[in-house]
Amino acid sequence: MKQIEQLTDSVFYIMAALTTPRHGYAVMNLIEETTKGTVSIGPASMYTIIKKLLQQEFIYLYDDSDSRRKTYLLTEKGREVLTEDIERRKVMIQLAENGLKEEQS
Amino acid sequence: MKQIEQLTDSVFYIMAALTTPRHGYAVMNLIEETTKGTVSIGPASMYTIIKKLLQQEFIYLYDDSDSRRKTYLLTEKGREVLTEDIERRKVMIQLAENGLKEEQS
DNA sequence: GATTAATATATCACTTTATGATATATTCTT
DNA sequence: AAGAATATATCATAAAGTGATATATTAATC
Repeated sequence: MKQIEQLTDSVFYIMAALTTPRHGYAVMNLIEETTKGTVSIGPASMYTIIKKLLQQEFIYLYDDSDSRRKTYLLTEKGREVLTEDIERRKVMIQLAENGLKEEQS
Repeated sequence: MKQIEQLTDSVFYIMAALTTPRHGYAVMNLIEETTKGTVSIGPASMYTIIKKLLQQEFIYLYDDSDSRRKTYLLTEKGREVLTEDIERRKVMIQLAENGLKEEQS
């Protein structure tokens, strides 16, 4: 799959969490909670993805005054990309639901 | 990301297309069309994923009487997995939209 | 105030997933 | 029968994701 900014599920979850300033560990916990444990992103994935999102400027270092926590937040660009990806995902769901409901004789 | 049957975007698109009997090439074209070219899955991804979906029994070989086309269709199990993944995806979108709309002061 | 548990970030080595390029065969068109 | 379109397939590589582990800081408990 290619073209345009296509977010993977993991990246999408993390960006959705970073609509509010949060540090990595909190994001991990939040995802675990909000999905009732069905989705869990471990530290390796978490910090790998954060690093990449910083490079892409989809998030920025919001606060690192605390010696151990680094909080991040979506940039405006990040918000736009996330918004676009929501639309793409709505279309995907629509396609799948239409397919499923057409009873095959 | 782990646990339960989590479909990747590419797999989701392909399974959504196979709610109707179709052959690989047709699936590729359908995805390209329905997403207006924003998403395209090439042959390497297509046939790699089809092979895996067969192994997992999410799809089955529906018809291969035509010497060049092999049509596939979701199994009941495949329909269930797709249905569950739709729900997961709806929740993801909800999370992201809630996050975005809470205006941060 | 030392020890343990919890919080938090980070990386390494490996696996899984995705894909560009390419090959091959069949059918359709002219 | 030559060329274009259709269709499937694989190889070698790249990209993405992750289990295990390491390390440091702070909080809790004794």
